[in-house]
Amino acid sequence: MHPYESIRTEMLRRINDQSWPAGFTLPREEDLADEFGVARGTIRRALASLSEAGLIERKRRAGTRVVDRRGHRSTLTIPIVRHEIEARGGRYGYQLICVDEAAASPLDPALFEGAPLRHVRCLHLSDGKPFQLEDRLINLDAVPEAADETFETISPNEWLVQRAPYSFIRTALRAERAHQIDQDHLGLEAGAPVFVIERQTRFRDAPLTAVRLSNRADEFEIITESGDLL
Amino acid sequence: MHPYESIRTEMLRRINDQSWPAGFTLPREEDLADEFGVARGTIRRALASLSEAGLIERKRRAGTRVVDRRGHRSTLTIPIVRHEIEARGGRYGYQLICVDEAAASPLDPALFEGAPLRHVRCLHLSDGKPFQLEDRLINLDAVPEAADETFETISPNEWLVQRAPYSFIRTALRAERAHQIDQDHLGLEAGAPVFVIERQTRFRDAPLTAVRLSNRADEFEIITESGDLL
DNA sequence: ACGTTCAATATGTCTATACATATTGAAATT
DNA sequence: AATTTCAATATGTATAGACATATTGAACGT
Repeated sequence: MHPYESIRTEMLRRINDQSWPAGFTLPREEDLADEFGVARGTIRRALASLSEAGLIERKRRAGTRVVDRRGHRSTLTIPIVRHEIEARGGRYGYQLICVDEAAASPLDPALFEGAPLRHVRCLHLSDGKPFQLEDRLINLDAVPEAADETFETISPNEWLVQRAPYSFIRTALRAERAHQIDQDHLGLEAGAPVFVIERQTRFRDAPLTAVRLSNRADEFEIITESGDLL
Repeated sequence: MHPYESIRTEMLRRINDQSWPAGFTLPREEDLADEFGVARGTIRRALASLSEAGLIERKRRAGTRVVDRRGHRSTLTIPIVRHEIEARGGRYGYQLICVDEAAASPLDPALFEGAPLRHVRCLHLSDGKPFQLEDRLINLDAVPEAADETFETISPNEWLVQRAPYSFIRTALRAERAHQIDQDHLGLEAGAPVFVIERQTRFRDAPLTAVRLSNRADEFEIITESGDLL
């Protein structure tokens, strides 16, 4: 075990047993370095780790404070559907439903502030059965090549990941009653639950694309594990 | 802009324009340090940032490789309900439903390998209206104080967060059709969708608690934003 | 009272050097 | 052919010193 790990463990102990209660401001890095008998860099290594884990907050000049724990943090990865399906041992299938210029989509075109848009709707299948419905708007100002792409053999999802770097993502997770389009394409009866992922990506403040991914609730879940420190 | 940031930006550019394609092994830190004319520490700072963002993977001796991007990563925080409700400007209310020894819960008691359990069911209200139903199993071997707690005024959620440090969490997110208990306590009709968060926490390999949190789908969503680099 | 200025301060970054150690890939052995 | 051994190697950690800079809180001026 490295010095910074033992130090982090001791700091964790102090946080957990309230020696350092929520809101408490820790000693300066240099003082901690003295106390633990290491260089400042080593203290910083330990603090950085706690900071990433969300247990402390650091601000210049203001110092380091123990966070009032308001929830559980974890990192989640929303996979590209094809990989998700193949990882489960299924055979991936893709089916384009429609491409149009206007916005007959469940998404809000206002996000794009009047930019020219392309709307694509398609279906991802696992072993021939509908798995995920994708409804997407693409900003043609930001990704002009999308105007010439038919999306007949490649999904806009994968097409975009390969092509357009993003700098900002906003993801919303919801449970919804199946819309009419969900019922039609995922083969659900009226009122069935769907797991919806809605995502907007931007690149340098220009909105790139917005997407609504709806999944059969009985076949989809998101799992995240976090077993970090200690 | 700091040197390590400019360097990270340049590295990002190379990844995005495929100069460093997926799977590519980057030059050694020392060579990069030479190329960019900085100390190795500065290169490490830039690489650490890209690594956290999930764009590269680093392994000792093996080197640093560009990740084949299989999805979007983001950090999500699942808040304690009370904070969630208060943040929306609602008045928080708590209501205990039942506490029993056995496991008449929707969770799987097998997770606890025969340890003595306590089952608690309670309701979190926003402005007097049902918001979230909590169904929880607690391992009395790991948290013996739970045997004496009535949970009449404090929710097991908050009680545990204050008391028991955890070292491992597994969270699952699902859309479900409302169970009977969801209908009864959240005031939903049969078949309505609910957003379910299921979580298990452990401390040093001992299972601490498992919980099922169900939310009215029309009032609940999880949002995560990540606008890191660039 | 109210806004402005400014020095003190704790964290952030960078350098340069040394040593530690997990992994790998090849050589040696069974 | 299968297994073990082992040295080379790239990343990981630690140190010590210097400078950068956002923020704070107090002193100042209006």
